Amino acid sequence: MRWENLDQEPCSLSRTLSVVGDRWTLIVLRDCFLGVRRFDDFEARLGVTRHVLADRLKKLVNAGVLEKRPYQERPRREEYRLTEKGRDLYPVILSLVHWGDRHMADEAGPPIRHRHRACGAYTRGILTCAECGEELHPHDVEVEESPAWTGQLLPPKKAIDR
Amino acid sequence: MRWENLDQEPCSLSRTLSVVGDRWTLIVLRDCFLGVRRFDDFEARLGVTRHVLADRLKKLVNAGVLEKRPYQERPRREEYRLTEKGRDLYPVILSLVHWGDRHMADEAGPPIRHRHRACGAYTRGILTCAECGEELHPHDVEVEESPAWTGQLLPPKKAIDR
DNA sequence: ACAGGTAAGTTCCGAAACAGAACCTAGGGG
DNA sequence: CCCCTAGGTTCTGTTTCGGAACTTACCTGT
Repeated sequence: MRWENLDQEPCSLSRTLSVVGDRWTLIVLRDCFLGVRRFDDFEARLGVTRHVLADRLKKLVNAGVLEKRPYQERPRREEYRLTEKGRDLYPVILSLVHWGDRHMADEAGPPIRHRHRACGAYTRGILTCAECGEELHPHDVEVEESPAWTGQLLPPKKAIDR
Repeated sequence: MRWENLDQEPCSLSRTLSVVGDRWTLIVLRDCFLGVRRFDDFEARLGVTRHVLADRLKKLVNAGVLEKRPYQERPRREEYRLTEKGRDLYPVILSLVHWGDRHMADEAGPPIRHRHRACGAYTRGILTCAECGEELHPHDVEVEESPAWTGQLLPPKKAIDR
């Protein structure tokens, strides 16, 4: 399979990665959540080449994750802002950050702390069940085909049974 | 900057992506959480070339996310299993899946449902504050440099202020 | 009028990564 | 002896990436 067909797969994870699974894309989005909006600011902070940055921004705009908005005319300049679809990626970003905090930090510890305004505490995000509020762990969650897709998905059962 | 130096960056997200930010790596991990353990099963389900699959599995083992375990001798065969470090990526996977369910599904809806054994409901994971239990949104979270890193991080302030 | 600066890209080239297919290794089964 | 299985490695051509220079369309100062 080629990477460019990933958005056709019957798998929400593959489809998500067809948008944000490229090299640099999630790092661009990290900076969006930090308030960066302009081309040259992205470039200065990211260390990515202008070529790749232009490509990633264009793809994110086409995917509806960012939108381009003029902030001045003559000369026309535009900035990039998260759409609601983009802001919905926040749990993804925060989960990735938290894993890095826990498993990839060096002696100095994680570089960034997150304070939750509502309760005032330094916090981390945890994944909880939208129905009962308990924390979700892999073995508490049973995966099943949704009825509309029955029989069209590749079952991993052979692998699980043995 | 080159992609290979990403694990040195003072940013937990970059460091996480140095492990799982490659093309295909998160899709390999999706299958790990579905119970797939063997080389040929990954290949059949993923549609990735054997070359790339071998490379990703090796990198994940080196990163401590998967471990290789013999399941028979003569001929020796080994399977890949998630370590605890790997299982800690569950929130990342589930957040990506949920975003795809919401924003990338077609008319048939999302292909997979998740049932939470503890409460019996079909559920989704939401990101909540580990301290107060409220759902976390981008604007409720204030980012600050941790004391050990003060002054060593690139501030996005110029971008935020204007 | 002209030099230099700014913001947001685009173009060009060599290096690295990827896709597809064939090949290899160490055994087992008929 | 031939074919099969599991888990890879090698080979070849196409894409994508990294680094640097160039472009466009204005603005500012002299």
